[in-house]
Amino acid sequence: MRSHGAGTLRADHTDATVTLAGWVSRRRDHGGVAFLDLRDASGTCQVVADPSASAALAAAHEVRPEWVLQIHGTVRRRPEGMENPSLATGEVEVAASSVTVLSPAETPPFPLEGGVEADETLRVRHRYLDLRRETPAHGLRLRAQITSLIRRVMESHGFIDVETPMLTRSTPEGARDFLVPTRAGDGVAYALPQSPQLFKQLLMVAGVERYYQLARCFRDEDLRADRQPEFTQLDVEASFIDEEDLYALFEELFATLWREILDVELATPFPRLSYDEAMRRFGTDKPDTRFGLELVDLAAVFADTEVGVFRGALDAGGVVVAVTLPGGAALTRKQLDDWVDWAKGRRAKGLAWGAVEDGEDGPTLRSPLTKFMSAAEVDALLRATGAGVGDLIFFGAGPATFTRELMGALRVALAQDRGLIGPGSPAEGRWDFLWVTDWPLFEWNPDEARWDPLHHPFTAPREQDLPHLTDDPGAVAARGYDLVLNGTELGGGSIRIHHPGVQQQVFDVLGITPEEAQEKFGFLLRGLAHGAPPHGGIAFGLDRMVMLMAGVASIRDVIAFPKLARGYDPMTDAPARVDDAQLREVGLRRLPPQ
RNA sequence: GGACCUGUGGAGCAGCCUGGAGUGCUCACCUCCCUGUCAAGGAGGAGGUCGCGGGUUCAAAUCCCGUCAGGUCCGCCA
Repeated sequence: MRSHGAGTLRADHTDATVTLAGWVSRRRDHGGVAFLDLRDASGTCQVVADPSASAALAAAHEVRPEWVLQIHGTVRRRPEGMENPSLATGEVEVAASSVTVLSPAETPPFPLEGGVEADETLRVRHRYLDLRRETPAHGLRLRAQITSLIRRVMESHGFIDVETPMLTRSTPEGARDFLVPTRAGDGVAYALPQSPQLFKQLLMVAGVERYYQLARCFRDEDLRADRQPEFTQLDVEASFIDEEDLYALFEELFATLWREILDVELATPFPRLSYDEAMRRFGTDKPDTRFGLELVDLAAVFADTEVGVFRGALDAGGVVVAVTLPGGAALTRKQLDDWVDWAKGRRAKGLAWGAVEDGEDGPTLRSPLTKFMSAAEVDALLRATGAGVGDLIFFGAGPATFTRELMGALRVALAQDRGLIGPGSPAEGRWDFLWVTDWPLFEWNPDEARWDPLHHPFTAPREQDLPHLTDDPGAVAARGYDLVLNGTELGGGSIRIHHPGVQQQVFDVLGITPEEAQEKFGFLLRGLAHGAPPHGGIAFGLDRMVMLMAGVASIRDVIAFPKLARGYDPMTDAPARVDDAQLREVGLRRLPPQ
C-alpha cells in the first residue's frame, strides 16, 4: 500500500521509487503542472504531476482537499531555489507517475489548514476532521509520548500497573456520581469511580506495595476549560514510604518528562511551601510563583485604625490584605471601577484602593479612604507594602479565607491584565513547580456546622497531632501534599491512615458513625484490620499535565473525543434519551413531565 | 443555579452604539484560463430564516423582552 511515510522523505531518498498514501491537504493547480501537498501521520510532502505522466496530471486536476490518494512516483531534489525551508520534506518532491483516488471527500465543514479557530461545537461534532489539524494531532501524539514515559519511569521503580473496576460503588470524593443502573433492578446501581482511592489502598493491604494506573475517573459536575466529566489520572500508591520518597520519585518523573519531551532541565528538588504560607502570601492553595504582587497582611498597620471597613474586619477576627500593583497609580477611574466590579462579581462587598502620589512632604495616598487614615498609618502602609510613587495598592478586608482567596484571585487577574503571565510575557518558558505541604486535615463547614475533610477521610493526621483529634480538630495537620505548576494543581495525595482505630477517630470528627462507616466503607475497614502496611500515594491529572506541556489553553485539545457544556458530545449526540423498555429492564421509570 | 461574552451564506469576521433594500471583507465552494507553486495566480459564478420567539416602529441584523446554543468565570468540583 505504501513504501514510505510522506513526512519522512529527505534528500537521501533522491531517485528512490516510492508509493505514498495519504490525504490531500492542498492543491496548487497550474494547468500544465499541478502540486499536491500529501499529508499522512508522518507529515507532509509535495507531489508534482506534469505532462510526462498525463494520466497522473489529469487525476491531479480532479482531486480536492481531504481526498485520500495513493501516489506512485520518484523522489527528486527540487530545482535550485524551489526548496521550502518551512517543510521538513522541503528539499525534495515526489514526481508522480500515477495518482489513484482511494477515497473522495466532501468539502470539510471548517478549514483544516491554517490557524483559524473554528466553532467549538463544529470541531467536536466532526472531531475526526479536527484531529487531522496540526494542533490537536500534536496533542494526541504528545499525550502518547507522555504516558509512555510515565510507564517507563514508574516501572523502573518497580511499580506495577493494576486495573481497578469501572463498575463500583460511590467513593467519598464529594462530587456527584455517575450512576449505572443494571438489570439487577430494584433501585440498585453501580457508580462510576471518581477515583480508584479505596481500591488502591486495598491493593496495599494485598501486598502489591507499588501500584500505578492511568485511571479513568468520572465526576458529574459542571465543566471548565480544565475539567471534563471523565478524565484520566496518573494514580499511584506505595507501601512503606513517606513523603520524602514520593517527592523524590515524582521530581524524577517530571524532570524526565520535561527533559525528554520539552528539552527543558528542571531544577530539583522542587520548592516547598506550607499551605499556611501559600494562603498568606498568595491567597490560594495553588500559587503561581512566576510573578510578584504578593499579598501583604496589614493587621499590624491598621491595628488602631478608624477606617470603618478595616476596623470591622479586624474586630470580627478577619484580615486586611493588600496587593500592590507597580505603576498602577496611572489606572483611570473607569479601570479602577472595573476592578471593583470584578471583586463584586466574586461576592465581595467591595475593593478599596489607594494610589501613591508625589506630595510636598514625600509620597501621599490618593484614596477614598485617605481621610480616615492617619499620616502614621499611611507611612506604615507604604513601608509594609513597599509601594512607591506611581504604584497602586488594592485592599481587601473581611473574613480571613474569603479575603485572602479574593486577593489571590485579584493577584492572578492583575498579572494577566498587565501581561505578567501569558503568551509573550516574561513568564513564558518558566516552569514553577512547587509542593504545597502541611495541610489542615479538616475544614470547618459553617453551612452544615461540621468538620469536612480537606482532602479525603483516609488522609493520615500528623503523628504528634493525634491527641487533637478529640480536643481541637482544626489544629490537626494532615500528611498531605499537592504538586502545583504555574498556578495549576497537577495533583495531590497523602500518606493514608492504616490503623482502623485512627480511621474511626477521624470518622468520629466527621460525624460518621461506626454503623455508617461500616455501610459505606466497611470493605476498606475490614481490609485495614487484616495487616495494613503504612502506605500513601498521589494522583495527577494527566489531561492538565498534557495541556500544560502542549501549551494549549483547554484540556479539550488533548483529549481525543472531548465533551462540551453539560457533558454533551455533539458527535455521538450523547447523552441520549433511553427508551421506556430499556428503562423498565433496569427498574427505572420516567418521571411525569413537570 | 448565577454573571459576562458570542451567535450574520460552508468557515472566520465587520455592520448593531446612532433603525432606512442582506451592505462589506478574507477564506472555502463551482466553471473556465494558466508548466514551478508551496496561503499559487487570473476571470466569472453560486450560496442568507442575520440562532429562535415575541414586542416597539411607517420600517428591525440593528432598539426592548424572552428563549435556545456555545465559550469563559462564580457556585459546584481536588
